Amino acid sequence: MSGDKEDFVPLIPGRVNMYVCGITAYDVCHLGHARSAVVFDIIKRYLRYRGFEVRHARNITDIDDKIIARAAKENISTEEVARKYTAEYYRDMELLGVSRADIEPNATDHIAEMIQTIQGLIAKGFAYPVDGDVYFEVSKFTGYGKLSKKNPADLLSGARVDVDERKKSPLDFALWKASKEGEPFWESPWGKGRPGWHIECTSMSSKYFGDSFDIHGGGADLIFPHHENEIAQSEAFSGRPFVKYWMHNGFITVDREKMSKSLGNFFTIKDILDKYEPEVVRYFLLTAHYRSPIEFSDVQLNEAEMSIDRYYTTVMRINDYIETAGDREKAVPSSELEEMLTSFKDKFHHAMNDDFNTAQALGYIFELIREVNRFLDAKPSGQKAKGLVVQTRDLLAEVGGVLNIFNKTAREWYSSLMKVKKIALSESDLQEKINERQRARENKDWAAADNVRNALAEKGIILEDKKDGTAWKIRVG
RNA sequence: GGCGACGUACCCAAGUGGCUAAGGGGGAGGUCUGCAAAACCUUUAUUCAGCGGUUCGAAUCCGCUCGUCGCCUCCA
Repeated sequence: MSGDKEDFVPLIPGRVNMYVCGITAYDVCHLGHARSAVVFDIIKRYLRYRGFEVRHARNITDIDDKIIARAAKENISTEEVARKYTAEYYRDMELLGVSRADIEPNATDHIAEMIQTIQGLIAKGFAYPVDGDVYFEVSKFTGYGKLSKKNPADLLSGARVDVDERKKSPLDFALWKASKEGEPFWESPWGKGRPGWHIECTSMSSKYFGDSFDIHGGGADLIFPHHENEIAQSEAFSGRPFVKYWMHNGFITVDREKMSKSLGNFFTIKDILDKYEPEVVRYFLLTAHYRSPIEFSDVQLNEAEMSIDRYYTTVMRINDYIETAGDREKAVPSSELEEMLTSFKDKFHHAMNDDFNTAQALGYIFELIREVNRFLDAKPSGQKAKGLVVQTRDLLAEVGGVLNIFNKTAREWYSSLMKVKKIALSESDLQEKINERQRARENKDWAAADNVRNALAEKGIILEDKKDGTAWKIRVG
Protein backbone atom coordinates (compact mmCIF):
# COMPACT_ATOMS: atom_id res chain seq x y z
CA MET A 1 0.00 0.00 0.00
CA SER A 2 2.89 2.34 0.70
CA GLY A 3 4.34 1.59 -2.70
CA ASP A 4 7.62 0.74 -0.98
CA LYS A 5 9.23 -2.45 0.16
CA GLU A 6 8.29 -3.22 3.73
CA ASP A 7 9.37 -5.83 6.23
CA PHE A 8 7.05 -8.78 6.10
CA VAL A 9 5.23 -9.41 9.36
CA PRO A 10 2.24 -11.69 8.99
CA LEU A 11 -0.95 -11.01 10.94
CA ILE A 12 -0.56 -14.33 12.73
CA PRO A 13 3.07 -15.27 13.38
CA GLY A 14 4.18 -18.13 11.19
CA ARG A 15 1.05 -18.14 9.05
CA VAL A 16 0.36 -16.49 5.73
CA ASN A 17 -2.94 -16.14 3.96
CA MET A 18 -2.40 -15.22 0.36
CA TYR A 19 -5.12 -14.48 -2.18
CA VAL A 20 -4.13 -14.13 -5.81
CA CYS A 21 -6.43 -13.16 -8.64
CA GLY A 22 -6.57 -15.98 -11.12
CA ILE A 23 -8.16 -15.87 -14.51
CA THR A 24 -11.44 -15.19 -16.18
CA ALA A 25 -12.05 -18.45 -18.00
CA TYR A 26 -13.09 -17.22 -21.43
CA ASP A 27 -10.04 -17.98 -23.59
CA VAL A 28 -6.69 -19.75 -23.59
CA CYS A 29 -3.98 -18.18 -21.45
CA HIS A 30 -1.09 -16.17 -22.77
CA LEU A 31 2.34 -15.66 -21.29
CA GLY A 32 1.15 -12.78 -19.10
CA HIS A 33 -1.13 -15.13 -17.19
CA ALA A 34 1.81 -17.47 -16.83
CA ARG A 35 3.96 -14.79 -15.29
CA SER A 36 1.47 -14.00 -12.58
CA ALA A 37 0.96 -17.67 -11.79
CA VAL A 38 4.68 -18.47 -11.73
CA VAL A 39 5.59 -15.42 -9.65
CA PHE A 40 3.08 -16.19 -6.92
CA ASP A 41 3.88 -19.88 -7.07
CA ILE A 42 7.46 -19.04 -6.23
CA ILE A 43 6.47 -16.63 -3.51
CA LYS A 44 4.39 -19.37 -1.94
CA ARG A 45 7.14 -21.97 -2.28
CA TYR A 46 9.73 -19.69 -0.78
CA LEU A 47 7.53 -18.72 2.18
CA ARG A 48 6.85 -22.39 2.85
CA TYR A 49 10.52 -23.22 2.49
CA ARG A 50 11.25 -20.62 5.15
CA GLY A 51 8.77 -22.28 7.48
CA PHE A 52 5.58 -20.27 7.03
CA GLU A 53 2.31 -22.11 6.95
CA VAL A 54 0.84 -20.70 3.77
CA ARG A 55 -2.76 -20.91 2.68
CA HIS A 56 -3.04 -19.88 -0.92
CA ALA A 57 -6.30 -19.03 -2.62
CA ARG A 58 -6.62 -18.39 -6.32
CA ASN A 59 -10.02 -17.68 -7.77
CA ILE A 60 -11.47 -18.49 -11.14
CA THR A 61 -14.01 -16.08 -12.55
CA ASP A 62 -16.51 -18.30 -14.30
CA ILE A 63 -19.26 -15.82 -15.04
CA ASP A 64 -18.81 -12.42 -16.67
CA ASP A 65 -19.53 -10.47 -19.86
CA LYS A 66 -16.71 -12.00 -21.84
CA ILE A 67 -17.71 -15.51 -20.93
CA ILE A 68 -21.25 -14.76 -21.97
CA ALA A 69 -20.02 -13.35 -25.27
CA ARG A 70 -17.81 -16.38 -25.83
CA ALA A 71 -20.63 -18.75 -25.06
CA ALA A 72 -22.85 -16.99 -27.57
CA LYS A 73 -20.11 -17.12 -30.18
CA GLU A 74 -19.39 -20.81 -29.69
CA ASN A 75 -23.04 -21.58 -29.15
CA ILE A 76 -22.43 -23.39 -25.88
CA SER A 77 -23.33 -22.60 -22.30
CA THR A 78 -21.29 -20.29 -20.10
CA GLU A 79 -20.61 -23.27 -17.86
CA GLU A 80 -19.06 -25.11 -20.75
CA VAL A 81 -16.94 -22.13 -21.72
CA ALA A 82 -15.68 -21.77 -18.16
CA ARG A 83 -15.07 -25.49 -17.79
CA LYS A 84 -13.17 -25.70 -21.04
CA TYR A 85 -10.83 -22.79 -20.40
CA THR A 86 -10.33 -23.65 -16.76
CA ALA A 87 -9.13 -27.07 -17.88
CA GLU A 88 -6.79 -25.45 -20.41
CA TYR A 89 -5.48 -23.19 -17.69
CA TYR A 90 -4.66 -26.04 -15.36
CA ARG A 91 -2.99 -27.95 -18.15
CA ASP A 92 -0.74 -24.97 -18.97
CA MET A 93 0.02 -24.35 -15.32
CA GLU A 94 0.96 -27.93 -14.66
CA LEU A 95 3.43 -27.87 -17.53
CA LEU A 96 4.98 -24.71 -16.17
CA GLY A 97 5.42 -26.27 -12.75
CA VAL A 98 2.85 -24.07 -11.07
CA SER A 99 1.35 -25.88 -8.12
CA ARG A 100 -2.35 -25.86 -7.38
CA ALA A 101 -3.64 -23.39 -4.84
CA ASP A 102 -5.08 -24.73 -1.61
CA ILE A 103 -8.37 -23.02 -2.29
CA GLU A 104 -9.58 -22.47 -5.84
CA PRO A 105 -12.98 -20.89 -5.56
CA ASN A 106 -15.31 -20.28 -8.49
CA ALA A 107 -17.49 -17.21 -8.53
CA THR A 108 -20.62 -19.17 -9.33
CA ASP A 109 -20.20 -21.33 -6.22
CA HIS A 110 -20.35 -18.22 -4.06
CA ILE A 111 -23.38 -16.34 -5.34
CA ALA A 112 -25.13 -16.55 -1.96
CA GLU A 113 -22.11 -15.07 -0.17
CA MET A 114 -21.91 -12.25 -2.69
CA ILE A 115 -25.60 -11.43 -2.30
CA GLN A 116 -25.05 -11.30 1.43
CA THR A 117 -22.11 -8.94 1.07
CA ILE A 118 -24.08 -6.70 -1.26
CA GLN A 119 -27.03 -6.63 1.12
CA GLY A 120 -24.66 -5.66 3.91
CA LEU A 121 -23.22 -2.85 1.81
CA ILE A 122 -26.69 -1.53 1.04
CA ALA A 123 -27.66 -1.74 4.71
CA LYS A 124 -24.58 0.25 5.68
CA GLY A 125 -25.34 2.88 3.07
CA PHE A 126 -22.41 2.14 0.75
CA ALA A 127 -24.48 0.78 -2.10
CA TYR A 128 -27.75 1.44 -3.83
CA PRO A 129 -29.98 -0.58 -6.14
CA VAL A 130 -31.24 0.82 -9.45
CA ASP A 131 -33.49 -1.10 -11.83
CA GLY A 132 -32.15 -4.48 -10.76
CA ASP A 133 -28.52 -3.36 -10.71
CA VAL A 134 -26.67 -2.56 -7.53
CA TYR A 135 -23.87 -0.01 -7.46
CA PHE A 136 -21.21 0.79 -4.95
CA GLU A 137 -21.23 4.46 -4.10
CA VAL A 138 -17.60 5.43 -4.27
CA SER A 139 -18.03 8.84 -2.66
CA LYS A 140 -19.20 7.17 0.56
CA PHE A 141 -15.90 5.41 1.01
CA THR A 142 -13.15 7.70 2.18
CA GLY A 143 -9.79 6.54 1.00
CA TYR A 144 -10.92 5.48 -2.42
CA GLY A 145 -7.82 5.55 -4.60
CA LYS A 146 -5.32 4.85 -1.84
CA LEU A 147 -3.86 1.78 -3.54
CA SER A 148 -3.66 3.11 -7.08
CA LYS A 149 -2.76 6.58 -5.79
CA LYS A 150 -5.52 8.25 -7.68
CA ASN A 151 -7.88 10.78 -6.30
CA PRO A 152 -11.55 10.59 -7.20
CA ALA A 153 -11.64 14.18 -8.44
CA ASP A 154 -8.97 13.42 -11.06
CA LEU A 155 -10.80 10.30 -12.08
CA LEU A 156 -14.02 12.25 -12.51
CA SER A 157 -12.41 14.78 -14.77
CA GLY A 158 -11.00 12.03 -16.94
CA ALA A 159 -13.17 11.50 -19.97
CA ARG A 160 -12.66 7.77 -20.03
CA VAL A 161 -15.05 6.85 -17.24
CA ASP A 162 -18.27 5.52 -18.70
CA VAL A 163 -21.32 7.60 -18.20
CA ASP A 164 -24.46 5.91 -17.05
CA GLU A 165 -27.33 8.21 -16.13
CA ARG A 166 -28.65 5.82 -13.52
CA LYS A 167 -25.46 5.89 -11.48
CA LYS A 168 -25.05 8.61 -8.89
CA SER A 169 -21.50 9.10 -10.03
CA PRO A 170 -19.56 7.79 -13.01
CA LEU A 171 -17.08 6.29 -10.55
CA ASP A 172 -19.68 4.03 -8.96
CA PHE A 173 -19.22 0.45 -10.03
CA ALA A 174 -21.57 -2.49 -10.31
CA LEU A 175 -21.89 -5.02 -7.52
CA TRP A 176 -24.80 -6.75 -9.17
CA LYS A 177 -25.98 -6.61 -12.76
CA ALA A 178 -29.50 -7.34 -13.89
CA SER A 179 -29.48 -10.03 -16.54
CA LYS A 180 -30.65 -9.37 -20.03
CA GLU A 181 -32.92 -11.67 -21.96
CA GLY A 182 -31.27 -15.02 -22.57
CA GLU A 183 -28.34 -14.45 -20.24
CA PRO A 184 -27.58 -16.74 -17.34
CA PHE A 185 -28.95 -15.43 -14.05
CA TRP A 186 -29.33 -16.06 -10.36
CA GLU A 187 -32.28 -14.98 -8.22
CA SER A 188 -31.56 -12.10 -5.90
CA PRO A 189 -33.40 -9.51 -3.81
CA TRP A 190 -33.00 -7.18 -6.83
CA GLY A 191 -34.29 -9.65 -9.36
CA LYS A 192 -32.59 -11.95 -11.79
CA GLY A 193 -28.98 -11.08 -12.35
CA ARG A 194 -25.33 -11.89 -11.86
CA PRO A 195 -22.52 -10.50 -9.74
CA GLY A 196 -20.20 -7.71 -10.84
CA TRP A 197 -16.59 -8.64 -11.29
CA HIS A 198 -15.04 -7.16 -8.16
CA ILE A 199 -17.42 -8.51 -5.57
CA GLU A 200 -16.33 -12.14 -5.88
CA CYS A 201 -12.88 -11.44 -4.48
CA THR A 202 -14.33 -9.59 -1.52
CA SER A 203 -16.82 -12.30 -0.63
CA MET A 204 -14.56 -15.25 -1.28
CA SER A 205 -11.48 -13.88 0.43
CA SER A 206 -13.48 -13.03 3.53
CA LYS A 207 -15.13 -16.43 3.51
CA TYR A 208 -11.79 -18.25 3.53
CA PHE A 209 -9.46 -15.77 5.21
CA GLY A 210 -11.68 -13.42 7.20
CA ASP A 211 -11.86 -9.65 7.00
CA SER A 212 -8.11 -9.12 6.95
CA PHE A 213 -5.35 -11.17 5.44
CA ASP A 214 -1.68 -10.92 4.60
CA ILE A 215 -0.99 -10.90 0.88
CA HIS A 216 -3.14 -10.09 -2.10
CA GLY A 217 -1.55 -10.49 -5.49
CA GLY A 218 -2.19 -10.19 -9.18
CA GLY A 219 -0.99 -8.47 -12.30
CA ALA A 220 -0.25 -4.76 -12.15
CA ASP A 221 -3.18 -4.10 -14.45
CA LEU A 222 -5.54 -5.18 -11.69
CA ILE A 223 -4.49 -2.36 -9.37
CA PHE A 224 -7.10 -0.10 -10.86
CA PRO A 225 -9.96 -0.51 -10.81
CA HIS A 226 -10.19 -4.11 -9.62
CA HIS A 227 -8.15 -4.04 -6.45
CA GLU A 228 -9.11 -0.49 -5.61
CA ASN A 229 -12.75 -1.56 -5.77
CA GLU A 230 -12.08 -4.64 -3.70
CA ILE A 231 -10.62 -2.49 -0.97
CA ALA A 232 -13.61 -0.17 -1.05
CA GLN A 233 -16.12 -3.03 -0.87
CA SER A 234 -14.26 -5.03 1.72
CA GLU A 235 -13.36 -2.24 4.10
CA ALA A 236 -16.77 -0.62 3.76
CA PHE A 237 -18.38 -3.94 4.61
CA SER A 238 -16.16 -5.06 7.45
CA GLY A 239 -14.88 -1.78 8.79
CA ARG A 240 -11.45 -3.41 9.05
CA PRO A 241 -8.25 -3.13 7.01
CA PHE A 242 -8.55 -5.51 4.08
CA VAL A 243 -5.05 -6.54 2.99
CA LYS A 244 -1.70 -6.01 4.65
CA TYR A 245 0.59 -6.41 1.65
CA TRP A 246 -0.34 -5.87 -1.97
CA MET A 247 1.95 -7.47 -4.53
CA HIS A 248 1.68 -6.89 -8.26
CA ASN A 249 3.73 -8.45 -10.98
CA GLY A 250 4.90 -6.43 -13.97
CA PHE A 251 3.92 -7.02 -17.55
CA ILE A 252 5.39 -9.08 -20.29
CA THR A 253 6.23 -6.81 -23.19
CA VAL A 254 6.61 -7.42 -26.89
CA ASP A 255 8.63 -4.74 -28.68
CA ARG A 256 8.46 -2.85 -25.38
CA GLU A 257 4.67 -2.79 -25.39
CA LYS A 258 2.48 -4.62 -22.92
CA MET A 259 1.43 -8.05 -24.13
CA SER A 260 -2.33 -8.03 -24.02
CA LYS A 261 -5.41 -9.42 -25.58
CA SER A 262 -6.65 -6.05 -26.74
CA LEU A 263 -3.41 -5.14 -28.51
CA GLY A 264 -3.38 -8.60 -30.05
CA ASN A 265 0.38 -8.92 -29.52
CA PHE A 266 0.13 -11.92 -27.24
CA PHE A 267 1.64 -15.36 -27.40
CA THR A 268 -0.31 -18.17 -25.86
CA ILE A 269 1.41 -20.49 -23.45
CA LYS A 270 0.53 -23.32 -25.75
CA ASP A 271 2.30 -21.70 -28.72
CA ILE A 272 5.41 -21.00 -26.72
CA LEU A 273 5.58 -24.50 -25.28
CA ASP A 274 5.51 -25.84 -28.79
CA LYS A 275 8.93 -24.27 -29.31
CA TYR A 276 10.43 -24.20 -25.84
CA GLU A 277 10.82 -26.56 -22.96
CA PRO A 278 8.47 -25.53 -20.11
CA GLU A 279 11.41 -25.15 -17.74
CA VAL A 280 12.89 -22.60 -20.15
CA VAL A 281 9.75 -20.51 -19.96
CA ARG A 282 9.66 -20.71 -16.20
CA TYR A 283 13.34 -19.82 -15.95
CA PHE A 284 12.87 -16.92 -18.34
CA LEU A 285 10.19 -15.50 -16.05
CA LEU A 286 12.64 -15.58 -13.14
CA THR A 287 15.45 -13.73 -14.89
CA ALA A 288 13.95 -10.34 -14.12
CA HIS A 289 12.52 -9.09 -10.86
CA TYR A 290 8.79 -9.84 -10.66
CA ARG A 291 7.80 -6.17 -10.57
CA SER A 292 9.82 -5.19 -13.65
CA PRO A 293 8.57 -5.43 -17.15
CA ILE A 294 10.13 -8.31 -19.01
CA GLU A 295 10.59 -8.33 -22.74
CA PHE A 296 9.49 -11.49 -24.51
CA SER A 297 11.64 -12.54 -27.45
CA ASP A 298 13.27 -15.60 -28.91
CA VAL A 299 16.65 -14.18 -27.97
CA GLN A 300 15.60 -14.08 -24.33
CA LEU A 301 14.12 -17.55 -24.39
CA ASN A 302 17.24 -18.90 -26.05
CA GLU A 303 19.41 -17.34 -23.39
CA ALA A 304 17.27 -18.93 -20.73
CA GLU A 305 17.69 -22.24 -22.49
CA MET A 306 21.45 -21.81 -22.51
CA SER A 307 21.52 -20.97 -18.83
CA ILE A 308 19.56 -24.04 -17.88
CA ASP A 309 21.79 -26.10 -20.11
CA ARG A 310 24.79 -24.80 -18.24
CA TYR A 311 23.22 -26.13 -15.08
CA TYR A 312 22.47 -29.58 -16.49
CA THR A 313 25.88 -29.81 -18.14
CA THR A 314 27.44 -29.18 -14.76
CA VAL A 315 25.17 -31.69 -13.06
CA MET A 316 26.19 -34.28 -15.62
CA ARG A 317 29.80 -33.50 -14.92
CA ILE A 318 29.27 -33.69 -11.16
CA ASN A 319 27.55 -37.05 -11.42
CA ASP A 320 30.31 -38.42 -13.64
CA TYR A 321 32.83 -37.26 -11.12
CA ILE A 322 31.05 -38.82 -8.18
CA GLU A 323 30.82 -42.15 -9.99
CA THR A 324 34.37 -42.25 -11.24
CA ALA A 325 36.50 -40.32 -8.78
CA GLY A 326 39.23 -42.35 -7.13
CA ASP A 327 39.54 -42.80 -3.39
CA ARG A 328 43.17 -41.79 -3.29
CA GLU A 329 43.27 -38.49 -1.45
CA LYS A 330 44.49 -35.75 -3.72
CA ALA A 331 44.15 -32.34 -2.22
CA VAL A 332 43.52 -29.46 -4.53
CA PRO A 333 42.75 -25.91 -3.51
CA SER A 334 39.21 -26.03 -2.20
CA SER A 335 38.92 -23.08 0.12
CA GLU A 336 37.00 -20.97 -2.38
CA LEU A 337 34.44 -23.69 -2.98
CA GLU A 338 34.13 -24.38 0.73
CA GLU A 339 33.64 -20.72 1.43
CA MET A 340 30.97 -20.48 -1.18
CA LEU A 341 29.20 -23.57 0.11
CA THR A 342 29.16 -22.05 3.57
CA SER A 343 27.75 -18.71 2.48
CA PHE A 344 25.54 -19.87 -0.35
CA LYS A 345 22.28 -20.38 1.51
CA ASP A 346 22.60 -17.07 3.29
CA LYS A 347 23.08 -15.35 -0.04
CA PHE A 348 20.15 -17.15 -1.57
CA HIS A 349 17.95 -16.26 1.38
CA HIS A 350 19.17 -12.70 1.29
CA ALA A 351 18.20 -12.36 -2.36
CA MET A 352 14.81 -13.96 -1.87
CA ASN A 353 14.12 -12.09 1.35
CA ASP A 354 14.61 -8.88 -0.59
CA ASP A 355 11.20 -8.89 -2.22
CA PHE A 356 11.80 -12.23 -3.93
CA ASN A 357 14.73 -11.17 -6.05
CA THR A 358 14.95 -14.26 -8.20
CA ALA A 359 17.34 -12.65 -10.67
CA GLN A 360 19.88 -12.12 -7.96
CA ALA A 361 19.29 -15.61 -6.59
CA LEU A 362 20.04 -17.04 -10.03
CA GLY A 363 23.24 -15.01 -10.10
CA TYR A 364 24.39 -16.73 -6.92
CA ILE A 365 23.48 -20.10 -8.33
CA PHE A 366 25.74 -19.50 -11.32
CA GLU A 367 28.57 -18.32 -9.13
CA LEU A 368 28.42 -21.64 -7.36
CA ILE A 369 28.27 -23.48 -10.65
CA ARG A 370 31.41 -21.77 -11.84
CA GLU A 371 33.17 -22.51 -8.59
CA VAL A 372 32.40 -26.21 -8.62
CA ASN A 373 33.51 -26.41 -12.25
CA ARG A 374 36.79 -24.78 -11.30
CA PHE A 375 37.21 -27.26 -8.50
CA LEU A 376 36.56 -30.19 -10.81
CA ASP A 377 39.01 -28.79 -13.35
CA ALA A 378 41.72 -29.19 -10.74
CA LYS A 379 41.02 -32.95 -10.84
CA PRO A 380 40.68 -33.66 -7.14
CA SER A 381 40.12 -37.11 -5.71
CA GLY A 382 39.34 -38.70 -2.37
CA GLN A 383 36.51 -38.58 0.13
CA LYS A 384 36.77 -34.95 1.05
CA ALA A 385 36.57 -33.76 -2.54
CA LYS A 386 33.70 -36.09 -3.23
CA GLY A 387 31.91 -34.77 -0.17
CA LEU A 388 32.23 -31.19 -1.33
CA VAL A 389 30.93 -32.02 -4.77
CA VAL A 390 27.98 -33.94 -3.38
CA GLN A 391 27.23 -31.05 -1.08
CA THR A 392 27.26 -28.67 -4.04
CA ARG A 393 24.93 -30.85 -6.02
CA ASP A 394 22.50 -31.14 -3.11
CA LEU A 395 22.55 -27.43 -2.45
CA LEU A 396 21.82 -26.60 -6.08
CA ALA A 397 19.00 -29.11 -6.08
CA GLU A 398 17.59 -27.65 -2.88
CA VAL A 399 17.37 -24.06 -4.09
CA GLY A 400 16.29 -25.26 -7.51
CA GLY A 401 13.48 -27.04 -5.70
CA VAL A 402 12.33 -23.79 -4.12
CA LEU A 403 12.17 -22.13 -7.52
CA ASN A 404 10.88 -25.36 -9.00
CA ILE A 405 13.52 -25.39 -11.70
CA PHE A 406 16.49 -27.73 -12.17
CA ASN A 407 14.26 -30.60 -11.12
CA LYS A 408 15.07 -33.06 -13.89
CA THR A 409 17.94 -35.39 -14.47
CA ALA A 410 20.31 -34.26 -17.20
CA ARG A 411 19.06 -37.15 -19.30
CA GLU A 412 15.46 -36.02 -18.92
CA TRP A 413 16.45 -32.49 -19.88
CA TYR A 414 18.02 -33.63 -23.12
CA SER A 415 15.24 -36.04 -23.94
CA SER A 416 12.79 -33.25 -23.44
CA LEU A 417 14.81 -30.89 -25.62
CA MET A 418 14.97 -33.53 -28.31
CA LYS A 419 11.19 -33.62 -28.41
CA VAL A 420 10.64 -29.90 -28.29
CA LYS A 421 13.21 -29.31 -31.02
CA LYS A 422 11.60 -32.06 -33.02
CA ILE A 423 14.78 -33.99 -33.67
CA ALA A 424 13.82 -37.08 -35.60
CA LEU A 425 16.16 -39.66 -34.15
CA SER A 426 15.47 -42.23 -31.48
CA GLU A 427 17.76 -42.40 -28.51
CA SER A 428 18.69 -45.97 -29.38
CA ASP A 429 19.61 -45.00 -32.94
CA LEU A 430 21.63 -42.18 -31.51
CA GLN A 431 23.46 -44.55 -29.22
CA GLU A 432 24.18 -46.77 -32.21
CA LYS A 433 25.78 -43.84 -34.03
CA ILE A 434 27.87 -43.06 -31.00
CA ASN A 435 29.06 -46.67 -30.81
CA GLU A 436 29.90 -46.61 -34.48
CA ARG A 437 31.96 -43.50 -33.99
CA GLN A 438 33.65 -45.00 -30.95
CA ARG A 439 34.85 -47.96 -33.05
CA ALA A 440 36.25 -45.54 -35.61
CA ARG A 441 38.00 -43.59 -32.89
CA GLU A 442 39.56 -46.72 -31.48
CA ASN A 443 40.97 -47.37 -34.97
CA LYS A 444 42.13 -43.77 -35.10
CA ASP A 445 39.95 -43.34 -38.15
CA TRP A 446 39.36 -39.68 -37.36
CA ALA A 447 37.69 -38.92 -40.67
CA ALA A 448 34.98 -41.53 -40.11
CA ALA A 449 34.54 -40.44 -36.50
CA ASP A 450 34.19 -36.82 -37.52
CA ASN A 451 31.66 -37.74 -40.18
CA VAL A 452 29.38 -39.25 -37.60
CA ARG A 453 29.83 -36.30 -35.31
CA ASN A 454 29.14 -33.79 -38.07
CA ALA A 455 26.07 -35.66 -39.24
CA LEU A 456 24.67 -35.58 -35.70
CA ALA A 457 25.61 -31.94 -35.30
CA GLU A 458 23.49 -31.14 -38.31
CA LYS A 459 20.54 -32.61 -36.49
CA GLY A 460 21.35 -30.49 -33.45
CA ILE A 461 23.05 -33.17 -31.41
CA ILE A 462 26.37 -32.43 -29.80
CA LEU A 463 28.81 -35.08 -28.63
CA GLU A 464 31.17 -34.70 -25.74
CA ASP A 465 34.06 -37.12 -25.52
CA LYS A 466 35.15 -37.97 -22.05
CA LYS A 467 37.73 -40.40 -20.82
CA ASP A 468 35.23 -43.16 -20.17
CA GLY A 469 32.80 -42.61 -23.02
CA THR A 470 30.88 -40.13 -25.09
CA ALA A 471 27.92 -38.16 -23.86
CA TRP A 472 25.32 -36.51 -26.06
CA LYS A 473 23.56 -33.23 -25.63
CA ILE A 474 21.15 -31.16 -27.64
CA ARG A 475 22.41 -27.90 -29.00
CA VAL A 476 20.73 -24.99 -27.28
CA GLY A 477 20.31 -21.32 -27.97
C1' G B 1 -4.49 16.24 -19.14
C1' G B 2 -3.80 13.43 -14.05
C1' C B 3 -0.89 9.64 -11.59
C1' G B 4 3.17 6.16 -11.56
C1' A B 5 7.46 3.36 -13.09
C1' C B 6 11.87 2.83 -15.64
C1' G B 7 16.70 4.44 -18.41
C1' U B 8 23.41 0.14 -15.73
C1' A B 9 28.62 -2.82 -21.17
C1' C B 10 27.47 -5.23 -27.81
C1' C B 11 22.48 -7.78 -25.79
C1' C B 12 19.69 -9.39 -21.29
C1' A B 13 19.96 -8.20 -16.13
C1' A B 14 21.12 -7.63 -10.44
C1' G B 15 22.88 -3.82 -7.41
C1' U B 16 19.23 1.84 -4.31
C1' G B 17 24.79 5.78 0.28
C1' G B 18 31.06 3.59 1.20
C1' C B 19 35.09 -2.70 -0.09
C1' U B 20 37.27 -4.84 -7.22
C1' A B 21 29.44 -2.17 -10.41
C1' A B 22 26.65 -9.72 -9.46
C1' G B 23 25.17 -13.28 -13.06
C1' G B 24 23.89 -15.04 -18.16
C1' G B 25 24.66 -14.44 -23.52
C1' G B 26 28.06 -12.49 -27.27
C1' G B 27 33.24 -10.85 -28.99
C1' A B 28 38.81 -11.38 -28.60
C1' G B 29 43.00 -14.26 -26.73
C1' G B 30 44.62 -18.67 -23.99
C1' U B 31 44.64 -23.75 -21.20
C1' C B 32 42.66 -28.68 -22.05
C1' U B 33 41.45 -32.11 -26.43
C1' G B 34 43.26 -36.65 -32.07
C1' C B 35 40.23 -32.56 -33.63
C1' A B 36 35.95 -30.90 -31.19
C1' A B 37 32.47 -30.03 -27.27
C1' A B 38 32.23 -28.79 -22.30
C1' A B 39 34.90 -26.48 -18.49
C1' C B 40 38.32 -22.96 -16.74
C1' C B 41 41.61 -18.46 -17.16
C1' U B 42 42.50 -13.40 -19.20
C1' U B 43 40.04 -9.51 -21.57
C1' U B 44 35.42 -6.57 -23.07
C1' A B 45 31.37 -0.22 -18.09
C1' U B 46 37.51 4.63 -14.47
C1' U B 47 31.49 4.20 -15.10
C1' C B 48 25.62 3.72 -14.22
C1' A B 49 20.48 8.76 -20.01
C1' G B 50 22.11 14.22 -19.47
C1' C B 51 22.82 18.48 -16.31
C1' G B 52 22.85 20.59 -11.50
C1' G B 53 22.48 19.89 -6.04
C1' U B 54 22.85 17.36 -0.96
C1' U B 55 27.02 14.54 1.36
C1' C B 56 33.54 13.34 3.78
C1' G B 57 31.50 9.91 0.03
C1' A B 58 25.97 8.72 -4.94
C1' A B 59 24.52 4.33 -10.16
C1' U B 60 22.03 4.64 -5.38
C1' C B 61 19.04 10.69 -2.10
C1' C B 62 16.84 15.63 -4.20
C1' G B 63 15.64 18.94 -8.53
C1' C B 64 15.37 19.79 -13.67
C1' U B 65 15.86 18.07 -18.85
C1' C B 66 15.58 14.21 -22.49
C1' G B 67 13.80 9.29 -23.69
C1' U B 68 10.76 4.79 -23.00
C1' C B 69 6.68 2.40 -20.90
C1' G B 70 2.32 1.69 -17.89
C1' C B 71 -2.44 2.98 -15.36
C1' C B 72 -6.60 6.40 -15.66
C1' U B 73 -11.65 1.43 -20.11
C1' C B 74 -11.94 -5.19 -20.14
C1' C B 75 -6.95 -6.79 -19.11
C1' A B 76 -2.09 -11.15 -15.53
